[in-house]
Amino acid sequence: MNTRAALQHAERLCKQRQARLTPQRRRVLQLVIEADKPIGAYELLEQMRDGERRPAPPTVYRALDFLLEQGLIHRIESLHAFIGCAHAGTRHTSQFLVCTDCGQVEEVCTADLGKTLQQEVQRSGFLPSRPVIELLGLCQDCNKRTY
Amino acid sequence: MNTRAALQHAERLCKQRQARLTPQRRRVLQLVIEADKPIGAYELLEQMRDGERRPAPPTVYRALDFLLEQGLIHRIESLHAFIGCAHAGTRHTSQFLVCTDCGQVEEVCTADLGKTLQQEVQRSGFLPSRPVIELLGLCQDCNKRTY
DNA sequence: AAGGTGTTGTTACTTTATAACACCCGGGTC
DNA sequence: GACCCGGGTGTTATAAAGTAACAACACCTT
Ligand SMILES: [Zn+2]
Ligand SMILES: [Zn+2]
Ligand SMILES: [Zn+2]
Ligand SMILES: [Zn+2]
Repeated sequence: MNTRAALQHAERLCKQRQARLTPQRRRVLQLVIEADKPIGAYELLEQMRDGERRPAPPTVYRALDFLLEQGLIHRIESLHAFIGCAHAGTRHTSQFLVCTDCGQVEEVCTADLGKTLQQEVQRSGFLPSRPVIELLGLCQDCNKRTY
Repeated sequence: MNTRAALQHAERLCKQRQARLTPQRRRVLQLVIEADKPIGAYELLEQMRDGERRPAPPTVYRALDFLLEQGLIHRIESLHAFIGCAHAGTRHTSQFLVCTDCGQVEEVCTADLGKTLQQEVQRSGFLPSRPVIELLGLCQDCNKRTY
């Protein structure tokens, strides 16, 4: 999905939910999507720089909080960075394949994995709310390049 | 496993591997184990305080790096904290059930989950090195208490 | 107009983590 | 012993990531 389509999709979703995708929030979303890989909050701030002036951290963190709540982006815990959601608007539990070499991250949804987790969780009485599943390693390209 | 046994186990392992579990590293390991829940680097530093003097951050981070390398502790990414490994010395891929209410964390090893991940990974050509699997939610006790 | 709610701007600060350099100690080598 | 070398430690300073608190504003409702 290209940037334009993703943004339009986001706008539709927010309209449906009566959530306000303000210009500022939209801009942050656009930057995250265009980065096409995990991008940190301070990197976003740099890209939002206007001449001498750079917005203060809360500006971007508030936008990111909104986008996270709306499920338009994900946070990659092991990288302290954010990435556009590949399935915005759908209920999904995703896993992230994080390449430690090139930095690329792929969002995958393995149904079986969700089921297995549910089973484990039911057995132990744990009630999950937010799963964090990240696999650090080498993507196919970087793996090939190693030979 | 109690603290004393865990420390003895750690010493045996390091001896086998010719890794140096120095007094300082041992002390940090002891503090992590005794905490019995995730503990942050700066919290450890406070506990290492000797009168007025508190060690500088690199002191504890270096010890933590060693303990991580030796597989004696785990890092909980979503908490920026560290916890003793419940299966030190064994090859294992573990998942962490993180209670967002009481802060307790349980380390579980679900074999099926490891298999499912391997399958997914093989399909996509991704070569995993470090899995980060954390389930945030409510532990059994806190869940019951909610009613 | 008055009040309420939500968004933004701004300052200051906290928490988490690392770079860089000096020092020391132990083991081998000459 | 003198020398070197490597790993571990102490120390200072700094980077990177995230938040509290308050003021200003915009928009909507009454
Ligand atoms: Zn997603
Ligand atoms: Zn790669
Ligand atoms: Zn473990
Ligand atoms: Zn709990």
